[in-house]
This record gives sequence, C-alpha cells and structure tokens, in this order.
Amino acid sequence: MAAFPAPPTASASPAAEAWALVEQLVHDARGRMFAVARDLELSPPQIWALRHLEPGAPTAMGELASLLRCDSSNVTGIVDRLEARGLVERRPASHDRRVKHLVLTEDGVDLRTRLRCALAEGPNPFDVLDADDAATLRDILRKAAGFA
Amino acid sequence: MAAFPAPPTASASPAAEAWALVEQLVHDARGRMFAVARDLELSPPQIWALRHLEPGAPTAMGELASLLRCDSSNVTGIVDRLEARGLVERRPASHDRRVKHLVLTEDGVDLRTRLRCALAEGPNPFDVLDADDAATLRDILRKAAGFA
DNA sequence: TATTGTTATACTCTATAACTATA
DNA sequence: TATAGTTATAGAGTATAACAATA
Repeated sequence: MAAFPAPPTASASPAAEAWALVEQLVHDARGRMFAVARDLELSPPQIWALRHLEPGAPTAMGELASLLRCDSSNVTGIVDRLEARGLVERRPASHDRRVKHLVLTEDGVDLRTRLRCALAEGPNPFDVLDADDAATLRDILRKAAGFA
Repeated sequence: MAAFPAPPTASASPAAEAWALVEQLVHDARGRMFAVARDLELSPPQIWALRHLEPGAPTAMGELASLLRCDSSNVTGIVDRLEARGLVERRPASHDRRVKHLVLTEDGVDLRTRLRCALAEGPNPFDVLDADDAATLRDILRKAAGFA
C-alpha cells in the first residue's frame, strides 16, 4: 500500500527521518486533495491561493507569489481565473498605486469555507493512530509550526 | 514567518488538526525541494518519479502513473525526458509484451542517490524541536506510515 | 533608479479522447 | 472485448525577459 517499502532515511537524524516521512505521507495522500479540487473545480495553485487569502486581510499580488512560491508573472494568470469566477477582486492599494490588493468576494469566502471544511473533514493518514499518539503528534506539530 | 497566523483547524480532532499542520508545513517548505530540483535540473514530477523508481525494482509505466497520481499519458512525456537524459530505460516485460518496465540506469541510480541525500541533509522544519520531541515525532510518524 | 504588476515566450504538466499492439 | 502504452489536443502552471506605471 505504501509507496515506499521502508523508511527512506532510517539512518538519518530523527528530525530528518520525520521530515522525509511527512513528505512521503503528504505526497501519497494527494489523491484526497485532488478529489476536493476536482469537486470544487479548483486547480492546486488556486486551492493554495484561496487558503492563503484570508477574509479581511488584503494581499498584494507579489505577496501571494511569495506564499505560492512561484514567480509573480504566474500569479497574474491564477488570479485572472479566480477573478473571472467572481471569487476575488483586484483593488488598487491606497498607499502605493503600483500595488494591487486581492480581496475575497462573498462567493470567494463561501468557497474558501467549503474548501477548508472538505479538507479538514475527510479521512487522513493519522486516523490509524490511537488517541494518545494523535494528541501528542498534534502538540509536537504545533511547536514545529510555531504555534507553541 | 508562518503562512497562516493560527492553527487552521484547532477545533477539529487531533488527527485532523495534525494533518492540516503537516500539509501546511510541507507546503511552506517547498522552497527547499524546488532548490534541490533546480540544482539537479529536475522538475517536481521527475523528482517523484526518481524517488519511486527503486534500483532493482522494475516499474511499469502504469504503476508509475498510479504512484504519481496522474494519467498514464503524462508518464509518457515525463519518462521521455528522463530517458533522453539517460537516467532510465524502457524495457519490454517478458510476461506481457504490452507492458514496459522502467529501470534506472547507472546515471539514474547516481542521481537518485544525490537527490535523496540533498533532500535528507538540508535543514527542515523539525530542526526546531528538542531531541525528545523529534524522536517521539519520528516514532509516531513511522506508525502512521505503516512502518510500525 | 528601483519596484509592482503585466505581457510575451517557451516549456512542462495535466486530463480527455482516440489510437496501436497486445492479451 | 479489455488492457498497456502512445499520440493528439487543449488548458493550466512555470520561469525568464522585457515592458509600463509608479515610487
């Protein structure tokens, strides 16, 4: 079932092996994200754009490019398609007329909520863990993510 | 620094929140994988193809398509480019002449090793954890990945 | 001069559908 | 008939370079 027959980096440090394991788990579980994407008619970059665009927090084009880790020129097309569907709006920033702020529309906020619920609700690879392990895992991951 | 200001699903089950956290961590850390990819002149799908193609384990085209979670027609092009670089070979399978087995060349094995080292050696988000947490995390992730 | 966002270009990835050669 | 892999096609993602507007 697993894509790899043995831990890829069992001889590395615990942190390095743990990281290799999460990369593998996330990669192997992409099927669920693709299913959600297909259901909502969103491409993977569009999904991440929606996840990053928080209601009430205008985001500049270049800022979104950094979050998506792609060149600014790509964001033009990605946002074009989201805007064509009425999910986001481009607004000129008042402090600097070169900057364009992205703001979720009402439809955009709705779809973002549906997206987050769909991603949070489905089965995930950690469901096999017992309650203690799951809670311990969550606590350690919160630390790693900076949510002490 | 973090892309999200708060745990995305703090009200969900521990397993669901933990899963959301790893997805976020892996997404935020893609920069390192992209840097490795660029260094070795490999695209992301090519990276995953190399990670999946184990030396001594011939893999059919369709099998690789399943592992990459994409349509078989894509694998043709991805493998074309790997083969043009002399990293893999297509060999007719003896038991079924429709099937083509992918086998890493010597250069392919070398590059795969360099790739795995580069990915395992660099800094990762779990470096901030103390030794106990890192070891606990690794052990729980091994369970989740099926390496009890 | 430097920066923000866009456009132009070329390449890769992606799914769908039609095709071939096997089975 | 069904399956493995390819080809054809169209749409989307990606980086680079050049550009306009603004700072």
